[in-house]
Amino acid sequence: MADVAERAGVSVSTVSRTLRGLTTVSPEVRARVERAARELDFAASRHAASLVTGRTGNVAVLVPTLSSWFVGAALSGLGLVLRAAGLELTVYVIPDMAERRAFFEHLPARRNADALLVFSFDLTEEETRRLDKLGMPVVYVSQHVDGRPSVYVDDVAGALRGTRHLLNLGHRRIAYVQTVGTGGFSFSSQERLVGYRQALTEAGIPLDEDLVVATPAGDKRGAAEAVGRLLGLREPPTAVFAEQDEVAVAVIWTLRATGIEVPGQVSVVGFDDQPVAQWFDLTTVAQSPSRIGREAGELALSLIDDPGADRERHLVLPTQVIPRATTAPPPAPRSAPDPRPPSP
Amino acid sequence: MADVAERAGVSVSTVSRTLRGLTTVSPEVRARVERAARELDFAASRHAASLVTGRTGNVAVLVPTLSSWFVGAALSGLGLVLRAAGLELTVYVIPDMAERRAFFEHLPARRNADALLVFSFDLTEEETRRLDKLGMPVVYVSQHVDGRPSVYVDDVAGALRGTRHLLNLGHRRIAYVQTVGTGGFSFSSQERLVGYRQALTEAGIPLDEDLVVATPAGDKRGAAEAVGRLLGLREPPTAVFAEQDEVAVAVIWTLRATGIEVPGQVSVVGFDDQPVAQWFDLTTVAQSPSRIGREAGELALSLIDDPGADRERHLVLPTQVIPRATTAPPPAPRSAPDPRPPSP
DNA sequence: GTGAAAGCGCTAACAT
DNA sequence: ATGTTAGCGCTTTCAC
Repeated sequence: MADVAERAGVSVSTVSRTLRGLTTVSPEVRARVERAARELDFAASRHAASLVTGRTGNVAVLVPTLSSWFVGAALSGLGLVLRAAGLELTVYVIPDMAERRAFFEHLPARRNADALLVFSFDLTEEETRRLDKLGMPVVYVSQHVDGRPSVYVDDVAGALRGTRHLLNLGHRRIAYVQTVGTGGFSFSSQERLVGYRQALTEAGIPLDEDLVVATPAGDKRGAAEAVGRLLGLREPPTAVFAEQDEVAVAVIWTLRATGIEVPGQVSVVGFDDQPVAQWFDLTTVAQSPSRIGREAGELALSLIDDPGADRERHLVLPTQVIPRATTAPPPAPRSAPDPRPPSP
Repeated sequence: MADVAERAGVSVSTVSRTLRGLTTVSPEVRARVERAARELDFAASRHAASLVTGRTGNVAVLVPTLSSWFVGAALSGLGLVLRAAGLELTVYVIPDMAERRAFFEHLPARRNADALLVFSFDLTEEETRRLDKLGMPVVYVSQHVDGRPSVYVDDVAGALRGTRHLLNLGHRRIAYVQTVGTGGFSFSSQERLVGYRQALTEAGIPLDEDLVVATPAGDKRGAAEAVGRLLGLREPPTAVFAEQDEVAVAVIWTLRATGIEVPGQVSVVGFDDQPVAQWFDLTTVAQSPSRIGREAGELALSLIDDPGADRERHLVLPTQVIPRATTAPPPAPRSAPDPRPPSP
């Protein structure tokens, strides 16, 4: 910066003021400085600036993975907002418990970001308290944490309405396929199960725990076992609500491989509206992770500007049922329990 | 840090030395300092440190998107390596031309990272030269740039062997479906086309430009049009080599929706081995983006330590043909051209 | 509107 | 083995 100052024949203060766009610089001097900066190919060091301003110009995010449709889209949306505000994005990927412990032990983001966004983790009380002491705004994304700013989709309402769609078609035996061990997304998982149960209850259908099965996400083998358990019931389901599109697709694949028609014999509803849902013409409950990312970004920005405001703000985003080609009325007025009814 | 020093009854230098794990600290003092630091919940500011060391402790990556299997997996792999080395990851997402221009105009990474990894962009000469002047190691990922360190998969060989697999099954009319406008991945696209042509040439099959069609990635509508063009040929293909799994899946979907059996009447090969390839039992050419990310990270680290070394190192990673259920010998000794042969 | 000078929180000589 | 001191490159008073 001293070089630029010398070349422009002004002081470093003036260069600083000019480059930050402050108004108190005469047009003539401004032009000289800008030319000098361009000629010297100069860019100010954020680090030196942050040392004195206390701002880092950086937002940190904590994510369980980057190989996920949800996280990818959410971070893209977030990136958009941050870039517009001149902030950069530091990503901490915490794939396992060891890394997670290390992160909360050292809190490497501590003085190196202006805000932290925590994605999809089911945090312990202690971890949350640790983040409270971080000295920067923390926004919880895709989860709700009492008394802290959170942004998430209304999973309960989404699952409720997705299940209602099946009920409205006439289904009475509706299974729920949930995922396990997906490293950090258990929060939405539980909420969606709640919505599913709520829909059945309001329709006066007793809950049958045999209809709730689990599978590892995106695993064809696991999905096959889960579907197998459902098909082996005395009264198998005529519809399946899957916690995510990936699971829905695996279920459909398994059913069709067995010669069971979707939606002819079994209807399937997913959750997410990932690209794969389009390929399969999957009826699903759509959410917009990119919007979540944007909203979380805006919230973080406002918290950076005014740490007092909105401390407890919870932003609940809507979902939308998208009817496509994997749902239809159940095959026939149910007769005797028979897992393989005669084809039409 | 001064607080910690006071509390431990030592100088700031000693605190600094202790916290950085230097050896020249007596065990007794070290213990005192560490306790004080823990009690005060102290973490050193990277920014202040970087100001004097010249190192930022930060690696920047430039990616066209985060909503992509390839990028997500590659960054996960990269993150692993960086974390192990105590470095952080700053992500610049450049989704469009305006953002791209802005990035190269200001080069915000300039003094704020120790190295830059550029993913999958088809850079202009000028952009490359601009990066040369960045004053930090730049590693090109998923593309080759002459005279600069690059890490990429052998797309040509992959497509060559994938196409050979079809040839070996007896196919002679093999189409190539490429993607367009996917914002930055055109590099691999071109290379794979080269491999496809090479395979046909070495098998003595003349190239037929009618068999090379394009579609927007992951778009069912576009894929339908591309497939339509192929089915409308006087002599339609018996096999399709798709540039990516997503396209392969869209092609399969379209074919099956039309009543054309895969692989009974048309074989399909993809490229990537994404999760979706498993759901569809898709024969594909596998690559490992997570390995690419790791290798690129290692290369960047070595370049940071010794900017002179390996300046021109090109790391070419292998691919692997994975035969699954979407390839089979062509239907029959070809008779009269008929897009819809009678079903068996 | 512009310049001079005092730090921000660290690390790296240099002393001791 | 530990302390002292001089900056790193900026921003921000405070003068003018």
